[in-house]
Amino acid sequence: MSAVRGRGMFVTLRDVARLAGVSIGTASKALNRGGKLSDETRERVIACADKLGFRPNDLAQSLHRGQSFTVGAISNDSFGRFSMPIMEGLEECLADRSMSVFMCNATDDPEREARHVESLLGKRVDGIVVTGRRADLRRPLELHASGLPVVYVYSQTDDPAASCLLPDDRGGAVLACAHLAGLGRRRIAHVTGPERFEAVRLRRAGFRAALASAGLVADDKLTLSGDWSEAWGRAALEQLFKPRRRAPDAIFCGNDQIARGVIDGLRERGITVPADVAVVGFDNWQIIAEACRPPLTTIDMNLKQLGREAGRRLIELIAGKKHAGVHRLPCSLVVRASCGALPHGGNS
Amino acid sequence: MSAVRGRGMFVTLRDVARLAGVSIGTASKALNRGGKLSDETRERVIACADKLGFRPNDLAQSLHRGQSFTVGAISNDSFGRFSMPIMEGLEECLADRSMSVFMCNATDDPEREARHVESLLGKRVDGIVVTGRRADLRRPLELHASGLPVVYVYSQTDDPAASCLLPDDRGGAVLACAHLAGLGRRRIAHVTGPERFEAVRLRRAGFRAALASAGLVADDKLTLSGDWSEAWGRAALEQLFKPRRRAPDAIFCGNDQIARGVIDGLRERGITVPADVAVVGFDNWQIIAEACRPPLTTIDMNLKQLGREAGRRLIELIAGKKHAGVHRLPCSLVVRASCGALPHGGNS
DNA sequence: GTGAAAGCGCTAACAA
DNA sequence: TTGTTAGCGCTTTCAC
Repeated sequence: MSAVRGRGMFVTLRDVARLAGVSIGTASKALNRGGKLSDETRERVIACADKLGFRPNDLAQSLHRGQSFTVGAISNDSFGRFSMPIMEGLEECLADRSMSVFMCNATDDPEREARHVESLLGKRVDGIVVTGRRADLRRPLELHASGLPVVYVYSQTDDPAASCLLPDDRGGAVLACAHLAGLGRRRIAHVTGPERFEAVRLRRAGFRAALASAGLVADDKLTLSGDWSEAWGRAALEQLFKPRRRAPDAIFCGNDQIARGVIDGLRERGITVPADVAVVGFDNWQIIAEACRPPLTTIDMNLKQLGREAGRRLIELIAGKKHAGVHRLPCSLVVRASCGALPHGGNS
Repeated sequence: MSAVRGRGMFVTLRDVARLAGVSIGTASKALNRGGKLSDETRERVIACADKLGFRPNDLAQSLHRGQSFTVGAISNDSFGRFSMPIMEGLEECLADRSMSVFMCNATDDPEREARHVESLLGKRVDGIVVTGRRADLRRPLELHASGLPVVYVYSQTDDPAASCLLPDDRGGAVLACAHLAGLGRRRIAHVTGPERFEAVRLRRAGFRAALASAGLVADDKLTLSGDWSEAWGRAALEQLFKPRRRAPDAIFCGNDQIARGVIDGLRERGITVPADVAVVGFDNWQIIAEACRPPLTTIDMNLKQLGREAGRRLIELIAGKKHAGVHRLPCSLVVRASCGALPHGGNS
């Protein structure tokens, strides 16, 4: 009765069996819809279980089965802007298989991450998903040769045997720039984040490729690296709109914050978006993209989808199917007003 | 050996005991630093455990103890801006007691929430934390009379027996407005969110109280309700700065997004912040507050602290100590540049 | 169709 | 000081 110990507060299978006047084994069979049993007994047991509010103890089940139907998810961005949609997708996918996820926040602290891994190992999770972008490749999880399946999503490790899932940054950039070129923009600039991010390099590669396919040249003076901030977006304009230089008619930004800075800066210079200059962002960070004036056309990395796919892959690994290597999932273009194309359909 | 089943992949206590040449009970004692045992045996067992990479099975431990050392955390804002810091604090507090937290995202869907509760109940969590602000009081969790301890944080229920933890919205508003009044502002406006939020009503009450203590009158024409957006912040200026009306010299905003809209709008009208008008926000949403020009002075709800306190309270409840009712924790003022006061110290 | 019993991995009470 | 054993709540095999 005491609240101190969970023990005794919960109805056990034994209680149900006793009330129904059957053996504990029979009660189990009845509730698991298995084995041979008279309908009458089965129903009686089920009725008793309902009456008592019986709920099987997952701990005991897991102990018996040697499988916990639980996976761990380790995030390194404090479940921020990027991890959260991934987690949502992951949870959704796993919930369908009635698995649950233990979320842990490591905030890029290796020691904290290690502690979480230990704890997950102790909980006998069936697998682990690691998320959280870093500029560089991360070291693989230290699993003490437990052979536990791991999927890295929005995160990449140098272990070639690992399974990594990433958005197709290059493809996303191509999408953005092809959109601009298709709208007739000929002089497209690229204002992006720090060089050390692989995403920056990939997006720039996409930018160049798209320009090339459109028969345009990527002027190196129009490709600027800075940090991921609005302030940088505004600052970059000074170099882009120098007095005696041909100004760009479109700017593809490395993320939405930069794009917002760019749009604000353009407005303050009396340059009209999208009439004079079209702007595309990257991330589809709703709170930012929709606050832009005009609302920002941008690239969505489909992170939720990425999370769902990570779940699917983890399930496969748990089931014994091996696969390794880096996989990239397509991004998509979300059209708002900053390029002048009319939004088709329901992007709010 | 197969990866399909966890069973067999992990080292058990039996394996350790066998290798060390002791009984399984002895091995347990050795590893739990308990009971009477020769140092020699203890060390030998520990050495063997290390060698084999033994890690006790928490499932088995929990089953035995009737306590899982795990709590559930249910968020209703998809672990967004508000839940995440709370979760961080909670996790931190519980990790100190080597408890872990099962995070679930219910996204304000009662059915989904119910499923999560069922699942947590099945996992025999020792308690549950519910988070996620709503405009109105939420119904209490349906726990089937399990007597499981629950703490509502940044969330409030109508059950008077429940333990609820909230930021002191009213006090936060007082802090903000006293700051403005202390800086010599005499005509302070309030641009805030939808009436239906209790937080809006409380913050307005604080606004009025602070003005009254400063000997100022809260002009009803200067108190405007809208939505939580930047657009509303800009729009509100039209009413605040009507041609033949005395303009405010300070604006206390209901959240940081509104404040950002206000600051942008003021700049576009040629009104200087903070020289002409001082602005204070609410939330200390860093990405927004720091992107303002000038950076936004705002109220921090100390959500991480709130989460930590929720953890503490949950622990108490689990230990059998009863407490109920609504508790509010103080907010604090984060000084940046939007009020003209010099930032003292390290708010980046 | 139903009951008895072993066992998942661990802890703790009791024997030796 | 160490070993033996019962049992946490459940599933499953094997008798009856």
